[in-house]
Parts: sequence; C-alpha cells; structure tokens
Amino acid sequence: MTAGTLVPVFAALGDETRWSILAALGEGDASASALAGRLPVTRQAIAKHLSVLQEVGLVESVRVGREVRYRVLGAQLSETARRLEAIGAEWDRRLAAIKEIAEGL
Amino acid sequence: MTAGTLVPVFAALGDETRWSILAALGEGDASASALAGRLPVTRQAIAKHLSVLQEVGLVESVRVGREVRYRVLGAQLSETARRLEAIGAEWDRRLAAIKEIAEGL
DNA sequence: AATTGATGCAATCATTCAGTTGCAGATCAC
DNA sequence: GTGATCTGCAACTGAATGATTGCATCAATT
Repeated sequence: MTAGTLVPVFAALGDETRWSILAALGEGDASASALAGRLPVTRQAIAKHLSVLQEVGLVESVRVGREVRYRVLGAQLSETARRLEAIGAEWDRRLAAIKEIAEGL
Repeated sequence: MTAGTLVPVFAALGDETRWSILAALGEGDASASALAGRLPVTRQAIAKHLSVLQEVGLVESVRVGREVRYRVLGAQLSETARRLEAIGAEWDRRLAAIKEIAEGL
C-alpha cells in the first residue's frame, strides 16, 4: 500500500511550496495549470513538485482528457505518521529505562 | 514542549546521514567526535547535522567537561507524528466524503 | 605549564535543487 | 482544419547544502 523508503517522504515534506500544493489539493483535485493560477510559482515548477510528491506516494494522478488531475493521498501521510510514532516511542522507552537506572529505581 | 514549525522538522528528517546519526544516538548518548568514529563522515559534518537536529528539537546537548554529549528526543518525533496523522486523517475524511457524493450514497 | 583530545569557526568545493524561460506535442472547441 | 489550452521535455540560472580541510580555542591529564 505504501512506498518502501521513509526518508524520501520526509524530504518531500520538507519544502514549504510542496505543502502549499498539498494544501491547495486538499480543497479538491486539481491540475498543474489550475494550481499555477493559485500559487506564486510557474506551472513547470509545480509540475516538478507534483512529480516528487507522486514518486513518494503522497499524491496520485488521473488523466482526464487533455488535463492531468492530482489528488492527495492521506493514507501515505497516516502510514508515515505511524512509523514515525513507533520510532519516537521506542526512543522514549529507552530514555526512560536509562533514567530509571540512573536514579537507582 | 515542541518546536513551532513543522516543515523544518521534515527537512531535517529528509537526510540519510542524519538518520544514521539518530540511529547511532539511539544506542546511547554520544559526542560529535564519538559519532565520527562510527560513521563515514568527518566530525565537522556531523557537528553541522547535530546543529540542524538540535534547532528543530530532535536532539538536545549537554556539556560534560570538554565534550558535548547529544541525546535523541523521541517526544519531538511523537509530536510530529501526531500532527502528521491529524492532517492525513483530515484528507482521507474529505476524500471519503467526495467519494460518497460521487457514488450518490 | 606542557601536552593531549575535544569543540568551534571560517573558507572552500561540488552537488543538488527550486525556479525560470522557451519550445514542441497533444487534445478539445469552434 | 484552425486556434486555444494544457502537458511534457530540455537547458539554464541561482541559491542552498552536504562535506571537506585548516586553524584556533578550550578543557583535562600528567
């Protein structure tokens, strides 16, 4: 269901413009040209960002006639969040264990 | 408790070397020099990465004599995961609503 | 105090990347 | 078919960044 590697997803999410695109797509599916009308960047720049987002599984595209509509995939975000939560919890567990040892409990 | 902006945290997590550092720190607190002994990059490169990680609240540092020890903060990861999950769920909710409308349910 | 080991700062280099412009190709409307 | 519109590819530019080397500084050990 989800992409293999985790790091590229974070790299994709580490850009303000891409979040603007995701936010705009959150209002409803749209094409690169339509997004270019709402954001202060060119269509080609948006097309590149959409390509990045699609490669990591954050959006999907559907061809409708002569335009290509993009849609946000929330499931990938949830999956990423789940894996991140697991890692964070593991580290906190270790820290707690160390603290217990240090305090002689 | 956590840093303000979300995007820089993702940018910080979007680098393989920084994950190597986080993984190494997961085995126990360490200094930049100690990490340089375990990873295939120079101490200065690691120092820069640690600076980035510290700025977004993923690690904290404690001075111990002449060395500076770094520790992973799992709480920031968990916090980031929570916010990500919330966004993903919201998007999926909207998608489901749109799909229902489209299918005339 | 002299030496050793650790951090910090600065300059440099190569690569990556976000963004642009320009043009060619494809598809709908008329 | 002709024109308008949307996509796709390619080349280019400028800025950000990952990584390096070199040197200065500061603290602990002897």
